[in-house]
Amino acid sequence: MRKNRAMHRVVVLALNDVVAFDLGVPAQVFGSTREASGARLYSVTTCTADGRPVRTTAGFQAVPDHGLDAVETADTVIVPGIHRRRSDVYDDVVVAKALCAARDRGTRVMSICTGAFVLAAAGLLDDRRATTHWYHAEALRRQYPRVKVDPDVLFVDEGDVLTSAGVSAGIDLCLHVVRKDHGSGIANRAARRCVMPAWREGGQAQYIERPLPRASEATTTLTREWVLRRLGDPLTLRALAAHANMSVRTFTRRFREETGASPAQWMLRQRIDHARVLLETTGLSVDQVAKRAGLGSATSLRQHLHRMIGVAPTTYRRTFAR
DNA sequence: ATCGCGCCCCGCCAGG
DNA sequence: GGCCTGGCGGGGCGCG
Repeated sequence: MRKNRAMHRVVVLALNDVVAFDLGVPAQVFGSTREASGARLYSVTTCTADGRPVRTTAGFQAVPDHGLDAVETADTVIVPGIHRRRSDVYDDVVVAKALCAARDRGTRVMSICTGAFVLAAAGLLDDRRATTHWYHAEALRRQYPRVKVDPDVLFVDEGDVLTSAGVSAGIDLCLHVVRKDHGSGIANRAARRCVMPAWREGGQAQYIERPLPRASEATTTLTREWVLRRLGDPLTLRALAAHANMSVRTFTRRFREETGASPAQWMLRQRIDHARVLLETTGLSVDQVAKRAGLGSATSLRQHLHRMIGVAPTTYRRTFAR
């Protein structure tokens, strides 16, 4: 993977009428990503197509340090969202060429929100799965029929090309990338610095998981916190419902409404993440890790890890151990 | 590798 | 009549 080479160079390509929020996201997330020693793992540079300032959707202008030449030396290029009606350059040929050349060099190409239109215009999404802001999903499908648009997820990882849904889903995608590059421990710490939940699952429906909990009591939040403190214990759905003072049926329903996942799915996900951190940061045997994470046996851990990230526990440990 | 068992998920519906 | 609840049951999945 991308570990232990020179600092990974992230370049944000801001086109005219860039979404101001998206523009700041990569710098915030990748800039918050540190090694245990405190050393930065990514550098983040912002550039524009011609090196000159661009308008943002917030009304102010963004003054870049570079032009398209910055893309040539990038390890990762990120295209933030643009205001589709106003922006005149989202299908600019020069930009498209630069992005394609980058991809062909092995540079990771990502988009946030309507930045997907820029990638699509460059042909980078042809015959690939991709997502964008739910409001623009239909337009993307219509305008670029070869793109397999999935409007119901927070982000799509196609390996060298990654797209994310609207605005805040860009944070989820950036964290996902950090997790892939450096493991869960570092990604979780970066999330914490950003005061973000460590993850919302990429496959999660865009309209679910509102950041604001509803009328404080009738919620599953407290139970989720309770579960996180005892992941190593065997926990049944019945027990969770009891803790929340709800019937199993109502609890299941609420849980899905509030998290987008079923209780067991969510808990499995938490357990895998805990196991990943244990693999990264301790010398515990695979079986001990499985036990502590509540996954039962090494076999079970092996299976899940393989299904979710495609590697065996010891391989994972070798990749990320510090 | 297969199978059986138990737990889970969720549509359905009756009842409040 | 709309809304929420919670029990039921079939189909599904993970685990041993």
